[in-house]
Amino acid sequence: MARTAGSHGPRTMEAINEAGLKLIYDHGFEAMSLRQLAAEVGIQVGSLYNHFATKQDLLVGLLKRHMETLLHSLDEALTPAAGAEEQLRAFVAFHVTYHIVRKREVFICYSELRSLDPANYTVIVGMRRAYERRLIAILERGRAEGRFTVEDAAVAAYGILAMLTGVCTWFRPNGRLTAQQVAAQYTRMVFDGLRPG
Amino acid sequence: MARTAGSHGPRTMEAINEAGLKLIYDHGFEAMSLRQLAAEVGIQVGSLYNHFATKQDLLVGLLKRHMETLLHSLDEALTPAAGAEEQLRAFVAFHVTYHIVRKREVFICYSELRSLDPANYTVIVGMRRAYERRLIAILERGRAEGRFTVEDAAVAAYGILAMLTGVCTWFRPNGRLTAQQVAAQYTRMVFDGLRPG
Amino acid sequence: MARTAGSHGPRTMEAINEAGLKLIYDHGFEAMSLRQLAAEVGIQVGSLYNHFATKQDLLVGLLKRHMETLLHSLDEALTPAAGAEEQLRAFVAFHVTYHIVRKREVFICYSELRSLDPANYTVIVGMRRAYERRLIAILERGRAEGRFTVEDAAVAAYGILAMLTGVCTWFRPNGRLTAQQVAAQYTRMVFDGLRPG
Amino acid sequence: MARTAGSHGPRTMEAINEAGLKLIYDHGFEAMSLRQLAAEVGIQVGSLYNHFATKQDLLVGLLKRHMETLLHSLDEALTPAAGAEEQLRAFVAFHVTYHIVRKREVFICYSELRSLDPANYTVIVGMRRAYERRLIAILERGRAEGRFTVEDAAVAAYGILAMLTGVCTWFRPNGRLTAQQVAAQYTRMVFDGLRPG
DNA sequence: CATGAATGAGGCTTCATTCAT
DNA sequence: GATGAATGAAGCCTCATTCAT
Repeated sequence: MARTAGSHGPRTMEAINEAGLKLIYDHGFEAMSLRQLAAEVGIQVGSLYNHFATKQDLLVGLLKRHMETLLHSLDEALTPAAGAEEQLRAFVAFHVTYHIVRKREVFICYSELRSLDPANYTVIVGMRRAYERRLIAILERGRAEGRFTVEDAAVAAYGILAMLTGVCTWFRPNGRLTAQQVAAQYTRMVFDGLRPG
Repeated sequence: MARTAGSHGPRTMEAINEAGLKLIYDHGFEAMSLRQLAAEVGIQVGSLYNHFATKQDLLVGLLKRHMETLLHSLDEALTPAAGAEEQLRAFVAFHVTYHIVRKREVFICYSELRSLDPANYTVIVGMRRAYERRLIAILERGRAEGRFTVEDAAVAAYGILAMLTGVCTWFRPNGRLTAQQVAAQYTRMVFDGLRPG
Repeated sequence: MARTAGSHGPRTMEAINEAGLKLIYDHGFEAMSLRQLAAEVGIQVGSLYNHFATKQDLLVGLLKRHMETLLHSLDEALTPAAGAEEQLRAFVAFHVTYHIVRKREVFICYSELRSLDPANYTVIVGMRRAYERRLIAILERGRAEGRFTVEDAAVAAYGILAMLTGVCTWFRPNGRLTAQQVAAQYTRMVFDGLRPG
Repeated sequence: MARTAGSHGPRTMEAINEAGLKLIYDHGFEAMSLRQLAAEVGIQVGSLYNHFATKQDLLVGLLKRHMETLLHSLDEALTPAAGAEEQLRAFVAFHVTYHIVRKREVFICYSELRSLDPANYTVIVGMRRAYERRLIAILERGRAEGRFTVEDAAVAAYGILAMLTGVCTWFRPNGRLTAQQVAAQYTRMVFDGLRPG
């Protein structure tokens, strides 16, 4: 994994981000050290500070980049869909596949919120709320249209999100099921629960 | 020179467990220090070692105790139930309320698995699997009895568990809904999804 | 090695001395801990303080007891000898065999002098000097009688003592040579060096 | 915040080695602390770790360096000598003077063997054996040439080495005798013992 | 006389960060 | 932009010792 010594410029920053993602995912932000990061990248510890100001900034950078991509990709996935039901279907498919592909970003974005200092916490949690609100809005629209039965839209949304997000905990790329199959099964569960068709 | 009047033997151990639970929940196991723990308990750092051998043992002790109680309580909650449907209903109600009440134990039992060294990891994950298998068995029985439609019982179980467990992330005791209301809504969602009744 | 728990009285002190000797010999006084000692004896750390006042006292006790026995035994061994040559022969034999049998006491009495606090250091070194003076006196008498050629009696004594004491570093009870054979060879070397007979 | 003007790179390492040698000699390896070492060198404790990886490595480094120099110097001292007798004379002179000059290195190389972990122990003891074998070889050659009377060459070598090495225990540079005088007296004792000429 | 829990100091080591070169 | 050596704080853990029970 270690890059060749003497690598320069933006490629170093990329390597730092990739190695940082891996290390934070594997050990947790607090438990991972800049020594490990430097070793993985193939530079000395001190050199890292040419690329970020502080360990906290490394984390925030990763999380912010992730959330921006996530929100942007969701908008792209939802745009073509018209009705609430169709939108929900699109949402589930998008969320499952995205969370399978960006497993590590997603995980640290949940687990390392508590490592953020207050100002950064506010920013990232705000972005996450924006994402949740997309789903809540869909549910509320579906209820208004008489298509969904939802007692509390937020609670339902949290439940659905938790279920879908859980995927990145246990899904294995070469396991029994494909991402599509998982998405399909969860779509059915979201719409119909366990009730026999 | 000697210890302060109060806090003898087992009472100290209890205080350590309670404070440890709180600190691990709040900051994460790696980020929490024995200095903090000792301060919270009101003893010197070194004195902690009269009650556990290593920081790792503190964590394992908490997790093991939690998992034992969880498994035992589940068995008690399921015993009276007969059919698969009834059992599932009991499972959901039990899981939601238990996870609301023991919010912190549950959370660290998910989030700190990676802080366990290999031997301890095996033990705790084994106990967690036993818990999951209870639900999988219920789903399979319900499918066999023609009461549930389930493509993959394990995937369904993981989805349900994730949804229900998510509760301990956002639930606030004095919030909009009571634990019973949440349990009721999630029971409906598990059985019927969003499909209008 | 651990004694049965609950042992009482002077037998405990004996066990402490024996275990202490072993541990100090194996690890050094600073490196050995009272926890190890207590474990070896089969009691709790705190209980040790019913038998000595301080770790330092344990060491001093061992060294003092050793030096007293050594001096007393030497006197017994030398008494019957008359002439300087005969006395030297007796000294060498005594020193070699004693140092082979009490290997550990002898070793720590050399190596742990620096662990003694000033007052105790003075006492123990004084006793050691007394032992050395016995040999110096023999050498001086032998020179006066014209039987030994010695430039500086103290330097010669130190050399002889070092040579003989070295035995406890490499001698193995079941090795190539018996203690008697070693004593014989060293006696010859002391008297004649390497000069062919 | 940054370091004080002086003391760069290799100069710091030299200072650490010198101070380490002194402290280990004075207090023993286990009893000496890195706090003391850092204070002696004039840097922070943590900074020591820019120069060695563990306390153990500091010790091994010192001992290895010493043994290499010792072996190399011995070879230089012996080279010009031809016969066994002449070689033995050179050996004694070399050993006594070297051990007087490098008193501290020699001492810790004997006394701290037990502080080495198994791998390092093997290495250092191996080097010491090589040194001893030089003397054993000389004795055996002398015996073969009919010039020395030696019952067991190894035992004789250990005795001679112990006698000569003892010098670094009691020799004082400004004492009664010069290093040359000591070497001369010991040479005579090795060859002729106490037998009057 | 033994126990177990406490103290407070100190052990080695790692950390994020700084900065002259 | 990279290096290597520095800082100072903090990490976990062990120590000898004390003392109520």
